Amino acid sequence: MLASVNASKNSAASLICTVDVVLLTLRERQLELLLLQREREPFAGAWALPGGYVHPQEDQDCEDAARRVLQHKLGLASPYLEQLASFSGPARDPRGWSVSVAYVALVPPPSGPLPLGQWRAVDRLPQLPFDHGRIVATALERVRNKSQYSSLPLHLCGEAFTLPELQAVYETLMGEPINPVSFRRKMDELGTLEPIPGAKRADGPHRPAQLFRRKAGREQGLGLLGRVINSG
Amino acid sequence: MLASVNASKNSAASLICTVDVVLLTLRERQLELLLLQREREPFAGAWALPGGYVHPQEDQDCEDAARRVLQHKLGLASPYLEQLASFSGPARDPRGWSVSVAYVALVPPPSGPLPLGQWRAVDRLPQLPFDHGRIVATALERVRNKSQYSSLPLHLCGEAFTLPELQAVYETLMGEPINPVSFRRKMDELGTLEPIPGAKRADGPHRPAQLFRRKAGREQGLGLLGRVINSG
DNA sequence: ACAATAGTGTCTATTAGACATTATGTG
DNA sequence: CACATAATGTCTAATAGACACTATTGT
Repeated sequence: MLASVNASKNSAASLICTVDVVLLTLRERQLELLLLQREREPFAGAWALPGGYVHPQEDQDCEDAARRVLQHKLGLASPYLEQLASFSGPARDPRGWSVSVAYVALVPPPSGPLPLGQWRAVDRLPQLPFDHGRIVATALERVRNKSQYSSLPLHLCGEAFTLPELQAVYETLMGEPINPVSFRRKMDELGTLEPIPGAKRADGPHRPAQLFRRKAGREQGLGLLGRVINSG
Repeated sequence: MLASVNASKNSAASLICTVDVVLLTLRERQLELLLLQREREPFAGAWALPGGYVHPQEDQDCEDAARRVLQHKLGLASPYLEQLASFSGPARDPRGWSVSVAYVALVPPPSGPLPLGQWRAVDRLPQLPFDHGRIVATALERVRNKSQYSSLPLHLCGEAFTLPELQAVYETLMGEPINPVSFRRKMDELGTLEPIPGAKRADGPHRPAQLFRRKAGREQGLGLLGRVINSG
């Protein structure tokens, strides 16, 4: 095509373009991320972020490539996915100068164990190949920061959840306890949640909690707060 | 090299990788961005964002490429620069499937007119080629949002500035008036500014304002606020 | 009935905005 | 000295946190 003609003379010809996904979930008050064992060189056998080459023939854009990776390698259909940042340079991949467009994906705690891959607590990760350590650090910073003023953590919950459960999610992400009265006020302010009529969840010998869900039409995207959620 | 061998069989061989920079400044309470007239096809002659191919031989990463573009095409040495996002797909560039890593750069209002390029008010832009319109929209959203809780707007001011001047910058970015008492409290809270002893600036028949500068060691990076700046 | 957590009402503390007052330059 | 804007003090309003109290389940 046209591309190679112009590109080659500008030294843009041989350059690797990949996507990497930091897939996060939250189980038992622990943030976990999914690692896959690499099948090929470089770093064959090492545990790394799910990722792969962009396929210009089939992908409409890099996000598409990230979704394809999640679908084909993990069977995940439509998780929450947002672009994180791009990482580039001559040394991050031993195959040569590369650009990786990194994404963050959030899923509710999987019921069964995934066929492939391994969930690892984010604060007990092995050494990661490439610059995946840096990508993960950037992702955690983003997710923790965005938890302060948005409904992002909702995407770590299933369809239905109680407010105490959701508060625990926020607390885990922010690393600090939240005042429950204030938390309820904030969730109300978000305007994203509605109680499921009649549905409650009990998890012990005490009053059961009201179940909530995202309001219709607010499943995607994020609700935003005018002010941050304060700890305390 | 190694790259092309592995890359080609994964259909990652012919893919265009560029950087684009949304270079912003603020003059007379107007946010302006720099457009360059394209010298080559595609869209030769059109006004577009400064940008260019990534040069794997010389660039250490995409940020480096963006700095090179600013330096070579505009003579800008070390403006504030942050990665915005990547834009990709088969149709955004007629040469073929492409990834552009976009950056936002902020500079104080240039004293002389730049030799090349044209400053345009961001709310009166021409139709832009490629997906530059979308990139600009994303950049403006980012800059406006970050102005609410960080010292980002400082990078649109020169070395020395008064608090009323800085407040005007914030107000232009946020599009709303700010309470001056509250603004001073916030700037104090940022901890990034210090008064320049004895230096004042008068711009009329009235009390002159104290000049401030960034504290030593805080020229780079951003100060962050615990809460947003409210309008009013 | 009791234990335990859900959920609410309300008081106090903190933070933000309004407004008055003082400060300090120019014409 | 009048005027205009800078800068600050202080009162009021809005928002957040603490804490007590009521609600509702399982055992």
